[in-house]
Amino acid sequence: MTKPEKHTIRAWTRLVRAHNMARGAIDQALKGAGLPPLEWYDILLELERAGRDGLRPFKLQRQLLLPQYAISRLLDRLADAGLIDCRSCNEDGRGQVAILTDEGKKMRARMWPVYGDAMQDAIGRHLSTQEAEQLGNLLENIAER
Amino acid sequence: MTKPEKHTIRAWTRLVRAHNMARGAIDQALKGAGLPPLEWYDILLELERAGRDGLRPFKLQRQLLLPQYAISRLLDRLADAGLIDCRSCNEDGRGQVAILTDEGKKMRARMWPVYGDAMQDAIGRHLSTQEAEQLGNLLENIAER
DNA sequence: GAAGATTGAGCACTCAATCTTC
DNA sequence: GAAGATTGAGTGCTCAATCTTC
Repeated sequence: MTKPEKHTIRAWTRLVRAHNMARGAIDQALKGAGLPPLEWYDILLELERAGRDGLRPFKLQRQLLLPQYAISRLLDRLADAGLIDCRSCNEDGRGQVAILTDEGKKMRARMWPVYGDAMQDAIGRHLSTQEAEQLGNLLENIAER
Repeated sequence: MTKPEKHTIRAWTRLVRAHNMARGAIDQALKGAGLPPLEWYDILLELERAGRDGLRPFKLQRQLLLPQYAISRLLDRLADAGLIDCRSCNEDGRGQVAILTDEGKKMRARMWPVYGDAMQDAIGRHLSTQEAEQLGNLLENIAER
């Protein structure tokens, strides 16, 4: 075993705790405002970026680091809520395409102020601009590919 | 709304991604070795630190940032697996006390090499000692109380 | 009434199996 | 056979209601 050194353990422990606290605060803010959970936001954002052509589920899967079945069930609920449109793909008979509806666009727009507020309160408030930049850089080493 | 600035958004996005990737790798390593999930490790560790006196569930709740019912259900499963002993508390008739069994101690000892290995691979490998220390310090600003 | 803890019911997650198309 | 996607069944999470003791 390659034993992790003290500072690695401390960094990981703090990482978990910081993530839990921020995520918990954001979840609570969204729920308190009667809005959908954060996972929905991520998908809505990706689909908005993709524009009118939409996105294939397996692209979302890679972007969001979720297993295939999770995407499948999430898209189901989003379609039930009328936030996306699911069509079968022309170029590949196996595939689907998810496209954001107008309602989906509106929902993402309604979520952002609440999400952003909570993010600022949980993260931004505690860091200077320089520290936030440093943190982003350090985490990128871990999160890249 | 207090809009979060660019660097805050980037830091939070990377934080989520880094956490997901590391957590996923650790989960997979434990499962691959036929061991219990990471939540169990955290509880076993707290109970080992607490020693022969054990810990009250509501203490665990605050330490691990989990809701009460989650602790209740987790302790149920740990007791079923024979890793902890649940007794009713002498000083407070409402309360319980959870105490680590010898099997629980052994299980934690078996989990650590796998956990530590995966942690080193997911986190430590990507950071110098100094960077890990820096990361821990930055995250502490977010995670403190 | 508040604090510690549990529980039934509903919902979401997870795995493995499956289906269709490539 | 591999890739994209779905689904049934089992398990765990979550909420609100509940119970007991303080």
